[in-house]
This record gives sequence, structure tokens and C-alpha cells, in this order.
Amino acid sequence: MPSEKLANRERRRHQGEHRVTLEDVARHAGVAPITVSRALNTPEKVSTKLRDRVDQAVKTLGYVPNLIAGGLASAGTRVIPVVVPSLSILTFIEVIHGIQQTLENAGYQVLLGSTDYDLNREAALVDSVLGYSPSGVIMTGLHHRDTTIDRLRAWGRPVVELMELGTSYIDMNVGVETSEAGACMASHLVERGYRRIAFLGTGMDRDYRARYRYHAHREVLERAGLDGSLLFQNDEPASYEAGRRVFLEALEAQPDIDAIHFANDNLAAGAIMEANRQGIRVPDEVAIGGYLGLSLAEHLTPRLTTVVLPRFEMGVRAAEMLLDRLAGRERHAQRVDLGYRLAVREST
Amino acid sequence: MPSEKLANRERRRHQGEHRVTLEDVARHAGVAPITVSRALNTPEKVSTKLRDRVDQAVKTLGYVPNLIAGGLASAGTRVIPVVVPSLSILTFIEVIHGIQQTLENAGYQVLLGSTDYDLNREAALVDSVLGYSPSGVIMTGLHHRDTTIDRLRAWGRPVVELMELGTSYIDMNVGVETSEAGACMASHLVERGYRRIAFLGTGMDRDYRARYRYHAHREVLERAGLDGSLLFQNDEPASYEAGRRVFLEALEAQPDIDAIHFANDNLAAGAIMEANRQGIRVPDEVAIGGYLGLSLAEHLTPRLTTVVLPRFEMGVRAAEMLLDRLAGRERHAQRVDLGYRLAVREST
DNA sequence: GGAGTTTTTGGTAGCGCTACCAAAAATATT
DNA sequence: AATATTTTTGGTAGCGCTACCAAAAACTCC
Repeated sequence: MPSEKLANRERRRHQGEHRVTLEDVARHAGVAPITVSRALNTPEKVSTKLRDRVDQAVKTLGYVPNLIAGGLASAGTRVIPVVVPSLSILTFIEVIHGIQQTLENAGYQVLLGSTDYDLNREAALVDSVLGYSPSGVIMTGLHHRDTTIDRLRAWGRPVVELMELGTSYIDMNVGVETSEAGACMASHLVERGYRRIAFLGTGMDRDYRARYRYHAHREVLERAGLDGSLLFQNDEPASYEAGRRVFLEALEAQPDIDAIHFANDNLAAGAIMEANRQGIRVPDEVAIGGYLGLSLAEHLTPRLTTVVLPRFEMGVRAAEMLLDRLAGRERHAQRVDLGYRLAVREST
Repeated sequence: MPSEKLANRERRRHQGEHRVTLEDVARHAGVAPITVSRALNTPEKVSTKLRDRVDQAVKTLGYVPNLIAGGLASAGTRVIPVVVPSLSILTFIEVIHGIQQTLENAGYQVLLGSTDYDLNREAALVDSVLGYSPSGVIMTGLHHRDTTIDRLRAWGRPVVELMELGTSYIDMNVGVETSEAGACMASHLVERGYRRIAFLGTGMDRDYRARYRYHAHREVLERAGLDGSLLFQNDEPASYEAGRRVFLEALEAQPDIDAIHFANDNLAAGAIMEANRQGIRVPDEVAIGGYLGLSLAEHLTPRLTTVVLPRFEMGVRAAEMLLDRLAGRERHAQRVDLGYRLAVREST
């Protein structure tokens, strides 16, 4: 014969770890739970008198709203996952900064995910973070596994893909025409009269945006009747040291190189600093151009010519596009080209 | 007379937005919902046969676990808020990187919060993120509002405070003795024979760790019979440009300064690069020391002498301490001194 | 074959809040 | 004063999963 079951109100979970709930606040304030919920979330629907009582009870009891329960009840949280390929590259750091600042000011929280340039890892990460019923998602880049694209499209909530612009994106896209940006620097070097122009990068097997810029670079050179195949790369992550190394490798392999288009400013800066140490005069002996627009570029000797990518603004804009969608506004186009600009300085 | 109420099963929320639930998976696999939950979360408690059926159903239906509901049911999520004062300062970026990589590899997600050095904002942020029933929290620094300290202590889950070490911390503390680190550089400069040593910083009204290092610097100098009051600062955030500016201000105000202790490497690097442009020979005319250990320090000409703070490792360690606590292990002490090291290079 | 133990599977109330429906109170209009 | 409308407040089932309790099945030992 079955043992006697506990009465409903005797059957409690998590014995011994009681936290103040909205129910407690309601009892303390002498109102219904839904009135407490309204006082906190839509105060304009509650009379001043009751609002004051609720606020007093919240303070007195030290109540912290359980956003998990609220999220379950309302089918969503104020969390926004931001998925980037790397947290050790300044590009993404500044973008995250722009996103985080904008979202936090709007009362949202950023859930940070890093894929290490692995699309399978990205797919698993997306599945994981969607479990938190976020309000929207911000992804980096347009390259994903088909499963990821299908999942996010089917999900039906706002998705922003940032960094490079493309013609096929899940929901919204903000960034720059990365190939054009590469072509811009290549054109600049050609117009400056350099003839033996190399492209130097690292980790380009994973960083397809750098590959796009190299392809554009190559096209510009070949259209100008120059050799576009001068490519030097290794598998290291981008760093000053990697820039230093690949710079020396390139000059040793091809001493007649008269200009170098670096895949990014970290590499270019590493090269310029090494050139300074070795007495290689930039741009007299070899011109150097970069990509990104790191603030360091303005302080080097010589100051670095670079293509400036508006990273912080990209983050801000991605967040704003998402927030507008969430608020039912359509202030932004679905695809926003932030543009880049060529900062011509002393190194070319 | 009251209108007829909907039957319970006819009364549904969120009409028109059905997502696959664990219940659907259970029906499809022909098992109870709790068996699906077990298959996904504790598979060793489910027979192979049923596990396979569940996995198949998950794939077929494209089920994504609702972590909100799971979090409510189990009184917690696998989210870890990480609260830092700024996302534009490399120090914290590298720490976040260490945290995020370690937590993500352990199946946790980082919720990113930034306080902009405002303790009131920090208090509000803490209240907000606790609402997600996180497993633990990582804070930056030991200075908080009393309300924040009380709240986190009462919360009763793991809390790690990182960056500087102290004697009073909420739960766990990992970092370095920041005053000693400041004293270390000051001692080095004194031992090198410099007599007119200035301390240069920015934003020190907010950055109390920099103030601690200055106080320690001052003590070392005065104990050596030197003038410890040579302090130059402004209110800008730390940047190469700020470093450049405050460097020129200091030299103009006190041309006899023969060494400078910078509050961080960004400032020091800005100064070195400006010195290069203006033909000021470092360390011959003025020695320069920094704090942090930025990788840039090794590439400047002259290479920067600095106190290296293990930032990435600090992040990794903070995350590991939290994870150990969550797993019921006690591999780490509650207070971990990571130590710093003085990297003596060419600039002193 | 039966008793005892362990493993596997299941039922369901509850986690905390809110969407939905509705009642009560207050205000405006006639 | 009565009626109509608007504002404010309330009841409760349900959001999706799981802790807790329990039953069923499988296994071991005698």
C-alpha cells in the first residue's frame, strides 16, 4: 500500500535555501503578487500609493527579482548573446565594448561567447545560448554552419551579423565591405608608385575576412600589371611578434619588396617597431600599410597608414539595430554599411 | 454573472509561437519527460536503449533545452556574471579572456557587466545579474558599496574578487599585492640611481589601485630620502595619447626629472613613442618604467621596463577557483597571490 | 522460486513570475 | 442619481523543466 503523500503545501523544494520572493513582497505590502510585478515592471499601471508600499517592502525585505522565473513566464529574458571568434584580438574587443555599453544602458545583459574561429563550436554555442531565451543574438561574420543559419532563421527573433557586409544574411547585417577595404589599401600603394607589393598576414586559414582582403589586393595589383602573388603568411594568431617575424621572413625571401600590405595593424605595428630596431627606414626602404585603425597607429614612428574600421561604432550600431527591432521600431535599414576610411600617414 | 472561463488546457500563453519542448521530445521517444531530462543531463542514469531513442527524437525535432525553465526548476543557471570597471582597458580584457575561455570549456556562460568605475552602478548591476540565479559571480577589485558586499555575502554562492589582494574579501580573492608591485618599480628606479623620480598617471580619482601604487612609490622614495611628491596626472582614461600628453606636461613642469614611473604601460608606451619622435633619449635623458606587462613593451625602442601582472592567468585562476567551489572541491586556497615580476629592459 | 537489493523509469507538484481574463473602484457623462 | 467608460487591482493557470517520492524492472543471492 502506498505511503501517505505529503500535502501540497508541505512538499517544498530546495529545503533550507529560502530567498525572498515576489509573493513575500506582496504579503508585506498588502497587495496581490501581480501588483508587485506591475509596480516593478510597468509602474505607470499602479497607483502612487500602492507603488510606494511595494517599493518600501522591496527595500525592507531586500527583494531581488528572479529574472529566471520572469523569463519563463514571459517567454524571454533581457539577455543578448554576443558571439565572437576571439577575445584576444583587439578588433572584437572594441566591438564588444560598443555593444555592451549600448545594451547595458538599455537594461540588457551581454552573454559572451567565443568560438576560436571554429564553426562547429559556434553551432554548439548558439544552441546553448538560445536555451536562455534571449531577446536577440549578435553574431560575428556571415560564415556559419548551415545548421546555425537554419536554427537562427527558424528562431525568429532579431539576429545581427556584424563585421563584413554580404548579400546573404540571417536577419540584419552591419559592417564594412571588407574586400573593398583591402582594395583601398592596395590601390593606395599602387598609386604611390610601389611596384613590388607584398601582402602579409597570419592565421588566414581561419580568418576568411583577411583572405577576402588579400584577394581584392591581388586583383588590384594584377589589374595594374603588377605581381599580386607576393603573399607571406604563417599560422600564428595576429600579434606584434608575429608581425615582426613575418616581416623579416618576407624581406629575407624577397629583398626587393618595396611595400607591404599587412592584414591588420598588430602585424604592421610589430613590423614598424622591428624596422626601427634594425635601422630599416620606413617608408624609404619599404612602405607599410595596415588595416583596422588601432590607436597605436598614430603614435608609431613613422605613423602608420591604415584602413580605419569603425569598430566601437559597429558595436554600438549592431546593438541599436537590435534594440530598435525589439522595440518595434524600424529606424535602421536591415543592412548598414558603416564605411571605412583610408588614413594616409607617414609609413607610405 | 461571470463569463465562462476557458478550460485549463484551452488556456495557453504566447499563442502562435510554439517551440519544441521536452514534453514533445518525450512523446516522440515514448518515454516520460523526466527520462528525457535525465538522458540529456545525467545520461548514466538512463539505459542505452532509451538514451538512443531520446537522442534521435532530439535530432528529429530540433529540440533546444530551455535553460530558463531548467534554471527555475533547479534554482540556478550555468551563467557566471563577470563585472569589470571598464571594457576599454586592456588589463580587464585579458582577464575576461582567461575567465571566459575557462568557463566556456566547463560549460558555463559569461554574463558581461561594466561599471565604468562607478560603485553605484556596480551595485545596481549586481542586483540585476543575481536575478538570473547565476552559479557564482566574479567581481573586479575589493572596493564596493556596503550594500553590494552585504548582498553578495547574504547570497551565499561563490564569489571571486580579483585584481588586488586584500585582507577583507567577500568569499575568494585572487590577484597581486598591488602596493608591493608599485613599490617594486619604485625600488628598481631608486636602485638604478635616479634621483628625481616622478609618478605619472591618469584617472586616478577612480582607479584606486593606481593610487595604492603611487602611495607605495612615494613611501619607497621618501625612505630613500628622495622627493616622493612628484606626481603628474589628469582625468583622461589611460591611452597612448594620454601618456604622451602627461609625459610632456611633466617634463615641461620639471625638466630635471630623470625617471618616470607610469601608472600603466599604455601611458608609458605613449611616452616612449613621443620621446622617440622628439629625440628625447630614453633612458639616457629620462628613464621610464611601467606597470602591467603589455606585449607592446617588448617591441618598443627602447624596450619598456615594467612590472608584469599575470592578467590572463588571473582570469583562468579566478574561474578555476569558482569552478572548484561549484564542484565541491577545495583545490585552491581562498586567497591566491599570483605574484608579479619585474621585467627589466632597456628603458631604465 | 523467493527474498532482498539495485537500477531504471515514471508522476507530479513546484520553482517564481506573469499573461490572460476578470472584478472592483474611480471617473466622466448624461 | 444613473449609466458608461476608464483605471486600478486581483485570481490563477501556465511557462518548461526537475526535485522529490515512488513504482517497476532487473539483478543477485540463498
